[in-house]
Amino acid sequence: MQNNTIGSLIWLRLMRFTNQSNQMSNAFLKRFGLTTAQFDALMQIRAYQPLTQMELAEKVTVTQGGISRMLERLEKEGYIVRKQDWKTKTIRLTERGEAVLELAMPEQLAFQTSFFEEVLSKEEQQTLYTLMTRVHKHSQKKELPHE
Amino acid sequence: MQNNTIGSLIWLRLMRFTNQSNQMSNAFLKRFGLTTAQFDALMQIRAYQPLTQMELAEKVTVTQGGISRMLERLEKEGYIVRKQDWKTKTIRLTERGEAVLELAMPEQLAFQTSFFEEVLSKEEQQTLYTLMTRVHKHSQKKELPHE
DNA sequence: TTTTATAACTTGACTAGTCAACTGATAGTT
DNA sequence: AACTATCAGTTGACTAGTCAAGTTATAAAA
Repeated sequence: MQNNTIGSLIWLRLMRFTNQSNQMSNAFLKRFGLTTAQFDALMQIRAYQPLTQMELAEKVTVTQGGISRMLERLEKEGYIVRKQDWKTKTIRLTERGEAVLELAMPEQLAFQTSFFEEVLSKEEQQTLYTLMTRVHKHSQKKELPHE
Repeated sequence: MQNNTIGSLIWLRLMRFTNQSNQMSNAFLKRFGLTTAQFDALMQIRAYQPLTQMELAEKVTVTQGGISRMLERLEKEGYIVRKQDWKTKTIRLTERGEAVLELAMPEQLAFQTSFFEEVLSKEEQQTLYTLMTRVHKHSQKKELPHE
């Protein structure tokens, strides 16, 4: 019984790294009163607003129930508003949401970036990005075709 | 306010990919009655047994409290035993734990491997592994020196 | 040999998510 | 108009983790 194909080694590294850096990022964002997941969601909203809950759920890979709860919290904090609009609810950042991003974004991006910049050359980062993009895109195709 | 350094793009890909493939893996492992985290823990125990809870917690990147709860579940399922041994508890797989791994391991490893093997050449996988290893090792150094 | 310290583990209170059943809004049919 | 279908979102019950205060086992000092 052998336990280390190259693929499984990559898998482990990825899981360990994301798990750990996610925790570090949560600690880092604490001073803005945000979690990594919330920061991520706010960024997506900023980029794609107005959008529906379904669309956001898809982008940040959580379930419909999960996004409902997450947005409830963000709304309570005053970072976003949801408004019933035809059959769906459309989500937008509030002033307050934009303000917190304005503050947190440069710092958080620098933080994220530092994980890679400090050890990889520009070309290596590009390579890593390309490889991961292929892997990620492929994994999405693996999902049971959802109809 | 720009939002896409190469580092932050890599970060996003990693988060999305691990999040999604983790969920797929949970679905995959369901027929063995295991979660991805449990499989991971059992593999580490298999490789390093006997070991203490502290050591295992470190390996699978969860807190001490988390490992305590996790092992409680695994023990209840009969996959492991903990026995007070001097000041620490040492963990070992039971027959049943070995049996479930014997069954799940080849399948799960093949599953993990498939994410990479199906889109990357051997050399590309090697490159990805090398880059991620450097990134991961670096991130561990970033942690506040824990004393 | 009681007291004090400390390392390893547990536990109560909490958080953020999952799943699947349910509710509300709109549209199409009779 | 009333009935049915369907899609978007919510919610109850649950899970797996976090954090920090509390236990327990051993060692060291008084």
